[in-house]
Amino acid sequence: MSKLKTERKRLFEQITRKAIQEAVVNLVTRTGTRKVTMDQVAAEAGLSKGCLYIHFRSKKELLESVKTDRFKPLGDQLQEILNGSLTPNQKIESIVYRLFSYFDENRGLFRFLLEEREIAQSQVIRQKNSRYRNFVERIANVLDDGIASGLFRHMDSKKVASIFIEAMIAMTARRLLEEPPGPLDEDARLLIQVLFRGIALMHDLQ
Amino acid sequence: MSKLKTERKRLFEQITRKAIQEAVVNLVTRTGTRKVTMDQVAAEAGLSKGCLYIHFRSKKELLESVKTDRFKPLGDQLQEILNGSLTPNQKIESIVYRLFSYFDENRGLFRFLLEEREIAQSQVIRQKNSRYRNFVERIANVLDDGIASGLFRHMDSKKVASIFIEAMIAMTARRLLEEPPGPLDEDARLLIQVLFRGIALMHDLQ
Amino acid sequence: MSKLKTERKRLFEQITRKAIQEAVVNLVTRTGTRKVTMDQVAAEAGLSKGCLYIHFRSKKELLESVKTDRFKPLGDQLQEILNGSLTPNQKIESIVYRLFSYFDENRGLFRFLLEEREIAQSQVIRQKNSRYRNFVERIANVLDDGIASGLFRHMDSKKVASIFIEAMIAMTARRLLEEPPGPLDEDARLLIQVLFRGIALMHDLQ
Amino acid sequence: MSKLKTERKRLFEQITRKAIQEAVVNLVTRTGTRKVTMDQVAAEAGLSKGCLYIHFRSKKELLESVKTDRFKPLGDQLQEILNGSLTPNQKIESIVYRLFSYFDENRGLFRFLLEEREIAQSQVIRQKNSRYRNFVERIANVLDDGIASGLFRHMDSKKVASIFIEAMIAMTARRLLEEPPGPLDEDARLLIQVLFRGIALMHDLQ
DNA sequence: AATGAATGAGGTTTCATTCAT
DNA sequence: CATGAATGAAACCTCATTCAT
Repeated sequence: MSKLKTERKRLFEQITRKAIQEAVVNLVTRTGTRKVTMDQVAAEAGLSKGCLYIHFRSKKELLESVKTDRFKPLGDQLQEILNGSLTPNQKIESIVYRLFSYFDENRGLFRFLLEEREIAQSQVIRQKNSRYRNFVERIANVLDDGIASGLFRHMDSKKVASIFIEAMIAMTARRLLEEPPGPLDEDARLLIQVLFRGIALMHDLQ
Repeated sequence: MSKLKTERKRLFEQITRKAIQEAVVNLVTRTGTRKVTMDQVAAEAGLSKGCLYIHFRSKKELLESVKTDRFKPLGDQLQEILNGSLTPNQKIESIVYRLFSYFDENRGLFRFLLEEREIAQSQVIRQKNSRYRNFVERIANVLDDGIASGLFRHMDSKKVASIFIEAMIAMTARRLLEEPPGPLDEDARLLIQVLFRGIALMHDLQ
Repeated sequence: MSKLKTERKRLFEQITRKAIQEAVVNLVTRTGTRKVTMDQVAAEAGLSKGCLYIHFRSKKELLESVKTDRFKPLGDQLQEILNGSLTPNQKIESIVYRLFSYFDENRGLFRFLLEEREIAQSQVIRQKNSRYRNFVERIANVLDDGIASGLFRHMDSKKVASIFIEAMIAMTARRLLEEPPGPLDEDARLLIQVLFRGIALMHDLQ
Repeated sequence: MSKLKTERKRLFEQITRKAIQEAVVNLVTRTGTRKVTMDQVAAEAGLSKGCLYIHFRSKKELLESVKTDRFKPLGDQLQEILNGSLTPNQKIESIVYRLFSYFDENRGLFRFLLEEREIAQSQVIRQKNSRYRNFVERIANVLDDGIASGLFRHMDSKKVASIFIEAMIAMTARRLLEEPPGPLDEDARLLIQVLFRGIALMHDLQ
């Protein structure tokens, strides 16, 4: 009995949390990260300002929670791919498809990704920004595997990982400017081709 | 006489403007675009707050002017390359070298580049952000030239231009995390290789 | 039957009230009157916030009730002394002992006493603060008795009553800074000596 | 020239600071420490809220500055007495006179004194409250001198110092309840008599 | 042209109190 | 009777901008 009640309450709590996070995502989608104020979040969520502070200790924590919670599914999916038994180039391919389709379905989250990335550059808070750095690291590992197994050329894997990730983001950004986004398949294939084979027709360039 | 006086005044004006812009760049370098206040700019420039508003109509205009003025040299250099008579792949190469060396010498400006880029994504202000879009356009033209002359494969040139630009930025970001930045030559060559030839060793992948 | 039920209910009510008041006292002891919030009271009492408002109309009423209820035993004891048949100086002595030992056993309440006293000074709420004023009045009466019976010198009894009371409080404050408080006897005797005989050795001072 | 200008500016600064502090004192006098909000201070001072923060970093600093600045004259005068060449009992007497006349002229500050005192009791912030503790210490020294020179009885000088100080405050509080305060001379003499000779007529009490 | 105190709108956060369950 | 999420008034503080000197 008591357990049931507690369970229901927890559910309610989760619903409101989600609603608030949803409001944040909507606002960011419409107006960018910069202009998100607690007033606006409250209005968007149809709640009072004070209520936000019941569910989140501060604005910072709220924004952080949005990123953490909303990127988790994507993170998990990518992790699954990375942990899987595909070949390195299959892994790279899968990641591109996965990422594109995720942001097709979660357009609002893309802004946060850019945010993440910018902060990633800061000398000071570099430490904390583990999500982005972590991802770079993991991609680099895949590249290293590929190099070891003779699939990829020798190269500084971390730098190429960065290139790869930013290339994906660039493509996603372009996709989201189109309404609706163009065929996922085409864009994914384009990116993969460029990444694996480059843009040059003849390969005696250098 | 009067002309001379006017001339001198204009010179003074220019000096103060530069000093203020310099202050902004220093601050952004240290703390990021987000946290720059007019108070801080005034303090950094050794001027009063009111004085800033004599030389710039608003904070927004000031920041805009910093971007416009400080990126102009780079823009001009890139333009020169683009207008020149090099082959498309030589142009791409030159641009990479030029960009890397520019930010090696103007570290503080990199933050602004990231800023630019983020705004670029915004649906609302897309119109105004001509600088970034313009650059994409011009790179796309080069790629089209390359495709026409049989150097590059057929592809959506705008999308690849985006990929290229973001790849450069990614590399620059990594370079600036190192202190001092690694050898320019090496990084440039890496990026160019990846761009032109891809990362795969065997090209029968797809 | 119905009576019994009502009786039991009243008992429950009393228990909860006490628990809430207890929580307030604990909090005030730890952090001072200023920072007590209804949230904290609820948490400390192991109850919900809403529940507090079933038992007390408002925060103000709650705090007031704590003072009223918790100081009542002391008030009664002092009253008993005052109404008793001791000589005026014995009464004064007894009061000192009583007060010291009360706060030794109820350290948490001392903060409230200070609170009371401060409010006592306020021109606006002077009316309401009958507890403190009442006490001054009663002590003054004892002094007047002492004067009438030739035990004490002629003096403005109300002013001296104030002096006496504040001197007791000062001593209590000092006692509570020590952990554990020094010997009650010693401190009480010191205060009484100063009060009755003054600090001077020779009495031809003035 | 420039010096003159700077001088004038500093003067202006001082005037505004004083005005703000004055506003605080007025508010505290009228409504107590509790209800002082920055809004009210601004209104009372006839300034905007933002302006307060030009002159004081925070509310806490403002209140602290009021205490520090406004009690300094009194502190200096008492210090002068304490450092002087009077006998211990003359020092005690002078202090009483000085304190009474100070608060007769600065009624508004008395509330702050009570504030100080309350905080003084807190176990946690005891360290910081140097003003009150310091005063106790200095009075204790005078008492020790008096004991050494055979003027005063042997006693715990710190405890008696506390008693003495609180007795003075009690008397001041009573004085300020009267409008206008009764004759200073009379009250001072009363306190001194009680302190030096006690209230008892016959001294064979204990 | 330069100053910097002053402004005021707007931001984040707190907390006593209410009310549907 | 008990709960605790929700409310909303108000508190503290920031900062782009103005203006008298």
